[in-house]
Amino acid sequence: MDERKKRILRAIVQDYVQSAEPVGSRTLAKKYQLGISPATVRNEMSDLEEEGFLEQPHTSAGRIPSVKGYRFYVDSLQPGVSITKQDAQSIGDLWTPTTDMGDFFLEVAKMISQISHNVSLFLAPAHDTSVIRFIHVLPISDSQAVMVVVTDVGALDNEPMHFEEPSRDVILACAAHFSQALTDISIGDITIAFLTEQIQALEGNPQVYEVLALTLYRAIAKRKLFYSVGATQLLEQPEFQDIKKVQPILSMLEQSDQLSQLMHPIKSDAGQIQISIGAENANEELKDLSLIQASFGKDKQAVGTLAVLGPTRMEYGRIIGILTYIQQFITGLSKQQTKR
Amino acid sequence: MDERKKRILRAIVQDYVQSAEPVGSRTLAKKYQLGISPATVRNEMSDLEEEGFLEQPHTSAGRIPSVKGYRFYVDSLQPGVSITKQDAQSIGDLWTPTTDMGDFFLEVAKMISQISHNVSLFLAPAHDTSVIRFIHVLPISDSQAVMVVVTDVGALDNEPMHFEEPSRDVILACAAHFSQALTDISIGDITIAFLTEQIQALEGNPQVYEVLALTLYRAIAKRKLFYSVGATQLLEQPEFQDIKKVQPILSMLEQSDQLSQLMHPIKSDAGQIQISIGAENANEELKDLSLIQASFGKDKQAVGTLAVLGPTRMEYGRIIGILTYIQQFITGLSKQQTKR
DNA sequence: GTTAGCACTCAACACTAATGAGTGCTAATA
DNA sequence: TATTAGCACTCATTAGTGTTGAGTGCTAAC
Repeated sequence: MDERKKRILRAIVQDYVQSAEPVGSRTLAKKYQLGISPATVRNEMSDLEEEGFLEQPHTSAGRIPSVKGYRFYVDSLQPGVSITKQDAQSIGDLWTPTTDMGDFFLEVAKMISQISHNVSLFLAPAHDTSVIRFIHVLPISDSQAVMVVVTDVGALDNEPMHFEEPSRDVILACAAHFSQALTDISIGDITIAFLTEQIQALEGNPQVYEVLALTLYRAIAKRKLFYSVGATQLLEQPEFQDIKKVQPILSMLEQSDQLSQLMHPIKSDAGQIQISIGAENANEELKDLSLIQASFGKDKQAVGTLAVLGPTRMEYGRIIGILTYIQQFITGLSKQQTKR
Repeated sequence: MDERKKRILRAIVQDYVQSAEPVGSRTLAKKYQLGISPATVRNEMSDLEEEGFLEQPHTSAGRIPSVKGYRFYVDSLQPGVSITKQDAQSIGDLWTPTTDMGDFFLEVAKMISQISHNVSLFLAPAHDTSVIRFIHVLPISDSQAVMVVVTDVGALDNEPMHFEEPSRDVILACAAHFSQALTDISIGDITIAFLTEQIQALEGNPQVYEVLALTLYRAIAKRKLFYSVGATQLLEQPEFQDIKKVQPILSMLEQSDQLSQLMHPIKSDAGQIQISIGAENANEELKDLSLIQASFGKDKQAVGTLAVLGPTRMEYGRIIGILTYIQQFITGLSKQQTKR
């Protein structure tokens, strides 16, 4: 593809991203000072359409970028990724030394969503590979207790449990055995079948073990891995003025399981940013949306994956810039901490 | 108001709730076999409008109930509140003896939202009155630990913390003092100022106490009190086909703080069901919506408040029926358990 | 007090230009 | 040979214009 075609395609993508209206030859030639007449632009556009970079909503309309067009833009035409001072500032402001990482990401997600009118998604690192360090049972009353599961990367949420008969001593003794049996087991390996097998081998009150096993299972199932922020921002986008178009997307966002699977496959090569545009997403519902995702690590440990979901007509450069900046920011934090 | 007017008003509300179209005199006379001619119905409707029970979208349209009309219907015209077998069944199916109360409410909320195309809201009881039983610190590594706060009604979520220097023994000793100092303090009384004061009086490493205090404060601030389910269901409602109308509502649902305040004022007189219709809600955003809320208790202890939010044109009877049924259901559970 | 009859209102719908942004093609031009 | 001016053509969008039909209010008769 020659230089002129590239310039035209770049201009079309940028104009369309900004205006959401199909771009015509006259506007293009004038606004972007291409130094050629609209007629020439038309010829070039016709070529670009033939090659699949552009699409025409109907005969007498301007052109809009196709998925292939966006892809080419993102891969080859993008001006150097940078971040505006304002955006950087907004992010910096969200961080104070006492901020919890999770909260920080929530705030960042909110911010991105707001400034870009897209949805932000966050996926905590899959704990499946994390390993049980120990399991602690804290009695609250004669019949109640709380289970705390500590793994190598932190702790799962508390899970309450309820015992019928046995004394506190019996329960604590069983809990100790239980904990020992499961130490160093990775979370991903824990199934009902596995637990059943394990507790059969243990000495003590089987009923207590059953409660313990069920509680552990509940605790694992429960940990919250995923959230999405700013779904309503999509309603600001001109392409989603029609309820029929937004509805399935919003419904999907409510059922987080589907979406979190989309993000799951990322192998956290921190520094990498993955972009899937429109139909490139396997999921049919996402055919008009693009997903940009980045994974973050601190002290060589995954902190999570942040993604931005919006219409294919998206400010790729800006979002990529912001995500890259956050990656550097977190790496920076990590270094700072080790230095101290 | 005479009997005939009541019958007419009741018919109008029921028809409008079902069809979402203004109700005309002819339809009314025919469909509800009032035994009088459309002309007479018109006269009565005219009276009802004058008295403020009905409204007319425009001159040549049928009538729709006003807020006052709905209010009168709910208070005086409602046929005996009952629940269909199907609805009761659906609820019963969600409960198994091992179900966690919180999960149960989440499932119930989902169900109600789905069958009624409204939003369900859930507010966990304010823990402000609950009292700290003890605080346990579990060391994970030399620099990390997890705090578990146990109250009289259960436990707050774990909160991780990070220490710089002191040894495990020092930390545990401090934690023990800290726990003792705060035992029997109610959650609502804990402020930064209060904590600062408390830890100053304690012997040991002040830095450790500071971390402990901050962590406790985080844990308290974090507990999730409120969620809403099924926001997208509103998009099914004919009155919300226009993006402009839904958008502010959906945004509001995303910012849960505002809404949870609306629900807060309920003093859990279990058995009572509160209904606020349209403009009766103080909040301007809710002028086209009605809120039906019910509080639940088990073993004389509040379990939470469930609410249904939807257009004023709402199946009041059905929702009230369902909520009443759930109240009975939970009371039933509670009795069953004490018997055992 | 009730009802039939009739004139009137008004949203919704279908139909018909008129407009204008945009294209593709052709022939002239540098 | 690449570029461009010119022109016919397309088609979504908008405004304007009946037409329809559901519904009302009023009056006079029952």
